[in-house]
Amino acid sequence: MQHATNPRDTKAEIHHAALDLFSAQGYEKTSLREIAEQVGITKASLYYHYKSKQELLRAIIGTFVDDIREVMARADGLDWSPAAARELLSSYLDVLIRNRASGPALTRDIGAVLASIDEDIEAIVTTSRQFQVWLAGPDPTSVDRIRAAAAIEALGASISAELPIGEISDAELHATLLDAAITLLPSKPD
Amino acid sequence: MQHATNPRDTKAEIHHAALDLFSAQGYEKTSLREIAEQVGITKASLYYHYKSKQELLRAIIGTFVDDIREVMARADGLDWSPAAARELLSSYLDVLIRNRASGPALTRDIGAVLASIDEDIEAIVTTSRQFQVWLAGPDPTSVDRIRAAAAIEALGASISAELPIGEISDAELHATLLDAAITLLPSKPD
DNA sequence: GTCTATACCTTGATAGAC
DNA sequence: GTCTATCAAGGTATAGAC
Repeated sequence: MQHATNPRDTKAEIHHAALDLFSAQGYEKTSLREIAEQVGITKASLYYHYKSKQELLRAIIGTFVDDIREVMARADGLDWSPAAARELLSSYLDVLIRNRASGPALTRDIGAVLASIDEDIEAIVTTSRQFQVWLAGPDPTSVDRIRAAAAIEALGASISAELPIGEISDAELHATLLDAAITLLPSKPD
Repeated sequence: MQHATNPRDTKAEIHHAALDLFSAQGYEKTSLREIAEQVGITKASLYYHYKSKQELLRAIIGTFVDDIREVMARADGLDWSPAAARELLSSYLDVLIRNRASGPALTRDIGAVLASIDEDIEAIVTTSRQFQVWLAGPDPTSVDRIRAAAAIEALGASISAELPIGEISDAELHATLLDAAITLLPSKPD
């Protein structure tokens, strides 16, 4: 926290303006000129603070992606059990709901988001696939795999634009979706 | 239908080249110059056949969007029943699976896809929301709404890039996901 | 009716002056 | 840290050749 009459934190202002505009119009449709205008500087000045438009996007969605990765990575080396599966799905859902507001913007711009990840993308896809296989339980059949994929996908309803965001509390959303996902998971004999 | 040794159906060739390139590299990353080059004409010629890059995309994904809309619209005025819900979910899933191969490309470029729909988008969102409400059954609680949203989302696993496309047959995918979605639907007294 | 040449404007990005 | 100037590439528009 800094005092109000500051030398003016331009980098933060850029971040803020970009978040606003990306959310409102999407990544591709927002030009650096617009962002610069809103901050009250010139386009070129942006480049002093961020190396590229993608890096700007990365800064905005960075923690989201990292948080999801962290949760999925926890499956690595962990023994499967119904309780463990529930625990990981719950954490996964936590991250989604925490970012519920910016969800629609995120999904709309997956392309750009993926591009901004770029070097990590192969690792992420691998992690995500392993997470899905882990979820399916030991020695999964292809039906098990599909059900696990469906369970993860169901959690994604939390950031669906079709759900009235005002009328539904985070807690209710969490409880209902976690329950739904668990139902989908292949049932294994203990 | 025209005979094979044709004056060369440029429009179709453009469509074909665009489909190839969009699928391989995505919409934004494919330039009109690339497409023109592959067809063997100049950029400007594209504009004789398609008014804009977006119209080109629209031509490619057109039937997919229309098919989904048509299924969702069927819910309008239809009385809810478990059988009717199953029927609509099944049709919805049919469309997804039919486009399974291009699914990853589609999701990656949602932004562009949405933009290409543009004028219709408000109507589509409305239709989609009504479909979701209908699915939730008569007098739905918010939990019912969430479960319906999760059911639709679960069907989306059919176009997930994380599922090994070779090892799983369309039929198996259909049966498993339809079953999963139905499980998620709120259970209503008959 | 089909295509090309050419030019226009916006965008993301860089270099260098202050 | 910020600006001006400039760039290449992209989507778009049109005038005109055949």
